[in-house]
Amino acid sequence: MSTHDFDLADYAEGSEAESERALRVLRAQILTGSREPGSKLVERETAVELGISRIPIREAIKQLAAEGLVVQQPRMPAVVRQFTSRDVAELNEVRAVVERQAFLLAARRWEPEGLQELEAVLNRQAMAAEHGDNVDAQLASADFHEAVVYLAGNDLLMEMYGTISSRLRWLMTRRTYSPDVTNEHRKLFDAIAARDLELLERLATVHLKWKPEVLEPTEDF
Amino acid sequence: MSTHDFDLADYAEGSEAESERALRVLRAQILTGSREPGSKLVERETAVELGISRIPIREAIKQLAAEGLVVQQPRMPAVVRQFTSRDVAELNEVRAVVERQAFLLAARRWEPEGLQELEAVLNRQAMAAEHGDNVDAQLASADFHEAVVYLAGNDLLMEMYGTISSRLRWLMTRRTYSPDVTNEHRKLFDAIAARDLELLERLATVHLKWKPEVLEPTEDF
DNA sequence: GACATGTCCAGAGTATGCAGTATCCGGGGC
DNA sequence: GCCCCGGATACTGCATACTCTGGACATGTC
Repeated sequence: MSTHDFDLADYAEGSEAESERALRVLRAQILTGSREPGSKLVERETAVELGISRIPIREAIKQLAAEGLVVQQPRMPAVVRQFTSRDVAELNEVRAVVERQAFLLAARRWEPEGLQELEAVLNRQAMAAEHGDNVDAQLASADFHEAVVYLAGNDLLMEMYGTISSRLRWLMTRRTYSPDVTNEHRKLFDAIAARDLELLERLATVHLKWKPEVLEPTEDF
Repeated sequence: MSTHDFDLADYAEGSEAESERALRVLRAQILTGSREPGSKLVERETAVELGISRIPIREAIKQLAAEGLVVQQPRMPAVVRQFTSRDVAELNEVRAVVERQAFLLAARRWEPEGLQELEAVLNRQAMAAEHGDNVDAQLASADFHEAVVYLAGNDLLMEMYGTISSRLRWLMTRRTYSPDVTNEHRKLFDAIAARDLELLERLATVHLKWKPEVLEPTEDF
């Protein structure tokens, strides 16, 4: 498995189903912002745009809703999601819980090949950061976290991470890349490789910046 | 919101869409075991059974797949999932991580009405246990855990819990109810009510029986 | 001018038909 | 007797046509 591939749920690599293609296209459009938050996603229109029928579009939209990228109401067109500050806070909280555990499990369970993959991702991130390539660095950074979850060796945990992964990437691509991240990832990697759980716990807590804060309601983000 | 209702994703209570009904029926059949693990779920047949067309059935099956109750392969009929011992181990691990955090957050954030709801669920569980009603006790026990997650006040956490909730219930209904559970839940409730985080942490660790164990591969469960 | 009611329309929900693909089974060659 | 291959079968994936609902707008009424 290639952990650095974003598409978590691709089974067939050769011939791609129409619904899969629709999903990829729409997700990319939302993540890059070419479909703006709040804009409607009308089945018929989208079907015409992509040159296929409504059924695959329906499936894709359903999946996007599951990923939290669009919101669906009965008998109404799906709407590209507006994230509120509360949404972001909730996302960070959940993310911290899942990833923190992933770090610890990864340190216990890693096997050589997986660790190598992780290191490769880390190097890719470092390279991108050196070249000042904000977008690629952010992508590689997200890949790093995803690779850690993969390394934790729990498929269900990975599956759950997949459901928030899109949202995390949506957030990340809207932030500037901080060079500190590279260093922190390097330290985290070393701690995982050394299976040093105490150190890792401290590092992870800092890196995930987690504290149980008050969740304020709903400003638009 | 009624946290003790199983159906996490019901928006319309009055008129129910066909796909919703199909989902409810099929899920119930799987959870009760009247559809056996390994048995096929053929779109056409199921459509005839429920007296509707294939499209709503498709949607329902997709949702069941998302809940982990059936497995889908492209161009093949969906199959009611066989859980392996590894699946169960993974489920317990993830569940422990999520719920542990939920307990702590619930203790920090509960508000009177939510706490009352939780107590009501607890009482319902105690009643069922006293009457020796295994099934109802298990249901109420699952409701208790779900109510705690709800009390944690993080919608995203609740959403993620929802994705494993069906699987947990599948497991629970296949176990005999241990009377200890009632007592442990009572203690957990008291600790939440008292916002005693240290005590709660100890209790939760015991109750969720979590230790990072080796995940062995794949025996049928 | 505010509110009720009727009409129209946009768009999701559903039904059905068709095409393509994976599996199964039987026959022929080795 | 075993393996390979081809056809039949079973089923999903996709397309198209139809139905139903909720909302907007206009018209009428108080």
